[in-house]
Amino acid sequence: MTTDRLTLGVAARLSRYLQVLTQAKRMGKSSISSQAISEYTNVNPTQIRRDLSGFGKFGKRGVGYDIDSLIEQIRKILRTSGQHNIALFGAGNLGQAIATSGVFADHGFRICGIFDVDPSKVGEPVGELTVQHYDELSSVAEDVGIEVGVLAVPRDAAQAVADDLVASGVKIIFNYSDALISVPSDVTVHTSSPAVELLYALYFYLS
Amino acid sequence: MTTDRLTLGVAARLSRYLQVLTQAKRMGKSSISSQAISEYTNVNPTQIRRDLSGFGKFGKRGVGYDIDSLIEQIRKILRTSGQHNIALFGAGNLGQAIATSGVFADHGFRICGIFDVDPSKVGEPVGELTVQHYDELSSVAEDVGIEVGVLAVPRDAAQAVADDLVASGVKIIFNYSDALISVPSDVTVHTSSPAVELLYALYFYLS
DNA sequence: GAAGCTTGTTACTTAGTGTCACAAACAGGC
DNA sequence: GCCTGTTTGTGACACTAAGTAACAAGCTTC
Repeated sequence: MTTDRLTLGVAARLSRYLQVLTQAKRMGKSSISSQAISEYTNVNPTQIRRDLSGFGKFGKRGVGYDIDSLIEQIRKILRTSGQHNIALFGAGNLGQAIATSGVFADHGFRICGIFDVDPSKVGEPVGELTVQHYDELSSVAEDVGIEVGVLAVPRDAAQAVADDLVASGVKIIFNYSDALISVPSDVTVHTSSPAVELLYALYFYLS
Repeated sequence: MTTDRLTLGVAARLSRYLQVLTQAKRMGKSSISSQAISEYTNVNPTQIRRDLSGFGKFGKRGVGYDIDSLIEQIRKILRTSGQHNIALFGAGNLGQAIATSGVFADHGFRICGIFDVDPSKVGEPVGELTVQHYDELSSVAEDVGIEVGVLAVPRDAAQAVADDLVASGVKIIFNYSDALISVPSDVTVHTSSPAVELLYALYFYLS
């Protein structure tokens, strides 16, 4: 309950709750019960309450959990409160979709730069940002500090960008391409793979 | 080993292996060891071998696993071989990125239609497809059969599309919006939430 | 003040995971 | 042809996490 690391399972479930809570907040709800969270996450209500009660008494009996305060509490537990700078690579369709969607902003991530090598894209506005040339990465990295690099580039360019990010001290890379990226062991690569997630869902719900 | 359902954990890991195998194949590799898979998935090599050996002897001792045949075997285990029709909703940046990326095609998913309500988008080509008006959904659903609906629409439109998909008999919905979607209990909604996945990664690798 | 929820918490059972260990099989070098 | 090194396949076992049931405490509403 102090500096102990959460287990993988607990952290995964807390993240899941966070997702539902954020969505529920967006839909205008202010309070939610463990039963309701259970319906959206497929996690046992008792399990949810136990996960949460291990860190404090966040709920009100007979009412449920206040969404705003629970979001804040979970983010404290996950030690991810505050703002985190992320850099986005690739200003194609995917990059633009990410930059303008707000999915990251809702969770405390600030896109501090969007980079591309295509001269026709550099200088163009995307959301509230302007596309910068990839060569400016190192100076931006020094100025503001980048915690996460998001790769929305073609497969063939992904490893090179990852290498540069590693050289700049970035420890977390979120890979939207289908490249298999090699990094030192102290760097984490998370690859988005919606098709595989679909296969997983298919197995359970069509068999 | 016959009709028993896999446990959640096993199915999740198999999907994860599939992801890495597909990536490795793309990178030109033809064979891979459990040790190598372990490095990309953070799953114990012994665990990987046990997961696989439960269904047959797929590897060659001293060599590793043949990537092509292992991909096929895992897809058989997950019972997701063959083609699956998916319908894509929303022809904005995200929809176009999905339609042109090939991430779904690589895993046996065929995009059988891309729909939008914006008259300026209907009729426009996106990848190998042409954007159809949303009103044509029901006829397409009857003609070809849709197994999965992918929502790349704004939050406010997501629930309505989901309702129509449910009415058309679709059982799996992949939601890229941040809407909280309600469906009957026999329908599965999988919501993409990259920001939450990032928070999860942040917890483990920056704390 | 009473009825009905919902949380917080305990105890117990069940199932999955990590780990060590080792034999069997394959490739490559000599 | 044989030896060396590598990698799979598999057993045993401890450990941890997750599912389940049950119930008291506390809040809201009528």
